[in-house]
Amino acid sequence: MTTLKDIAKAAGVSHATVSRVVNNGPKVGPVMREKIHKLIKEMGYRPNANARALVTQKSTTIGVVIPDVADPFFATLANGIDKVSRQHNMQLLISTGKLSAESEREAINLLLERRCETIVIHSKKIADDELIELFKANPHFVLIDRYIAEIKDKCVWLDNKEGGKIAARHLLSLKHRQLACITSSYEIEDPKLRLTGFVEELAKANITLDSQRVVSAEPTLQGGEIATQKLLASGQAFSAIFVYNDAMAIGAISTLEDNGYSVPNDVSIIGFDDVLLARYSRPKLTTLQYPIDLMAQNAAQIALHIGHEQSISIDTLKFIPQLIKRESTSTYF
Amino acid sequence: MTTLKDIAKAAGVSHATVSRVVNNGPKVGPVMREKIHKLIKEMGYRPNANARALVTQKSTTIGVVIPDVADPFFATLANGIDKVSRQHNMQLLISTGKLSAESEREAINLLLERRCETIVIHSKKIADDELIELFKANPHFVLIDRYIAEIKDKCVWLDNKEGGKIAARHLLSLKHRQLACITSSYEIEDPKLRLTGFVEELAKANITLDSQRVVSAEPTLQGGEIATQKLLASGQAFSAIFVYNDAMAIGAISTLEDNGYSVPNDVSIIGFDDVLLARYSRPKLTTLQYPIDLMAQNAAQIALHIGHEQSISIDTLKFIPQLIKRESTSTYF
DNA sequence: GTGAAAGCGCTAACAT
DNA sequence: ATGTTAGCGCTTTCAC
Repeated sequence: MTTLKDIAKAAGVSHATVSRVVNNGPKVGPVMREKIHKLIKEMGYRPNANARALVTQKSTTIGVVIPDVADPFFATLANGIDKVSRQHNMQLLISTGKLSAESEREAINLLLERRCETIVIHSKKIADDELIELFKANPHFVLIDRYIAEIKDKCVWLDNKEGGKIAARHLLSLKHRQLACITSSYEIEDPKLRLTGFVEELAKANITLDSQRVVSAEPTLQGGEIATQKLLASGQAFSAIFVYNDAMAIGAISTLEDNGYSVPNDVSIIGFDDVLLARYSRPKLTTLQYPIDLMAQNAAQIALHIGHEQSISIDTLKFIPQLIKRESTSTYF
Repeated sequence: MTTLKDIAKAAGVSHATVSRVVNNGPKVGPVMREKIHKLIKEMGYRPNANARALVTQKSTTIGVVIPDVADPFFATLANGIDKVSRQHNMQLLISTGKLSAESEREAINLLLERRCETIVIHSKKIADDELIELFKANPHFVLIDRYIAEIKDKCVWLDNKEGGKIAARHLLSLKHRQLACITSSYEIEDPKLRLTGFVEELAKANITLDSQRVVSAEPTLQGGEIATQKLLASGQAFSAIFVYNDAMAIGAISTLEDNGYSVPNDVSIIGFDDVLLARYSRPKLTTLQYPIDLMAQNAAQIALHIGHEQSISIDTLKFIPQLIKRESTSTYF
């Protein structure tokens, strides 16, 4: 690869001069500047980002830790970060940490070795304490989809509990009284919080959700099918189901219809996330919108600005899911 | 950040020795090795990947150029590359090149500046000639989803034309004779190739597809709806539609049913790609499988191995879409 | 088994 | 307006 020195030699100047024109620095004569530009083009010179990062002590890379690139939810998250990154001439370095503390740690470490000081982390498995320590040491870290009080000014999060409440209120307003819940079997906080919110709100209406009516499975389409089969097999009666996410909800609809139940005529279904799928499904899915794209953009902005002028108001860090009423829920008769 | 020198000072040795233990090099006494390991842990040392890349002249990064991270198709592509990358201890650097020659070029350049010699490129807009030149200069580049004869050993591609033929054969075998086609308005080769294959195969059965029966729109759900409306408005009769992709196909089904046509009873629909959506649409979508995950893994493998031992057989680089028969097509009566 | 020294490609302070 | 120099953090010969 062509280097600064090569260009310098060809131009008959020192490499410092070439560096100046590459960086649009001052103190270079217009003639020389022109000549060097020409040479750079001819010889196909590209600055070495590694060398640059080494000497300037800053990288033009923003790191992202997510469990999986293929999952539409995380893909959207990454895309949100990408959008604001390119505005700041930063590039995305994705490090996948498959839902285990060990691999999340590993993913962060790899990013740290790359010296990308700016990192947006989606971590569900690393313990609070460890994360707190990590964030104290790295001022440009931002945590997304998780709230830890001690570092709350670095957390961009969704109020899952409130989401559960909103779902409950919606179903109650449609006169449903026999409710069921399909939740995720993953050992993370989100399903618990959503369920808690749901149950609390039902309690206000004097409805208790007995444990027989709560089934769990993997948070996937297949998981939704399996969970629904379990629910059906249990013989419980229900007119509406609050489902952990859209993928499971669509699996649930599929199984329900295969068993002769019509959605929403016989059973109302409400999902969570509002992924693309929700709009494409038939019936179109009523769900709670998880504004992950917006949240990711927000997180990136905070990560890039922290330490700079702006002070961020905590209010902008907490997001509330919004009810998207479509076709999968209807009034109970 | 702690550096090699810091560790060296603390251990009372030269930084060369520390470097040796970090890299598991030979010629270090077991006592010293142990002591240094301890120090590394205590002081939280992480090697600087930039410095390393600079001196070794190789990066541990694999670059990916795709138009968009959020699109499920490209997310799956990226994920395929990620899978094999981590097996080789390489990390994903994603550079998004939004379907314009200029931004594709820019994306590649950014990767080049990072000195990631290994790059998998999805480019639809840069001209053949330019790509050929680029690939000659960079032996570790791999082109995905596009075939250029001059660099055919670097192309991992899908036979789109054959896909069109398979679709035609399927529809013909179901006795359909009045065919229509919904294609993409994007100025790339894929839609043309699919259409060409489709038309050629019909011609063998002495069926011509007049231009009135071919409508185009954006390759999205909404595009599918719009295209279908156009088709309906044209007053043409048809019993089956070959649709550019699954998203459009689902839009088409939606519009068809809204207009009182049942799928597949009145109209058969065949899509392309076999995205997750296809399995969960109602009716479940008959489609042509685009094995992008496999193709991406393949591409990554080739990119990482080229110049090494294995010589790749060209046969493994061409993929044929596979017919996935589901519920959206049926025999014409 | 360990150290000294050179150098990867670049930026930036200091000369001239 | 341009050159000289030092050094970022590391690997890697070559000496000892």
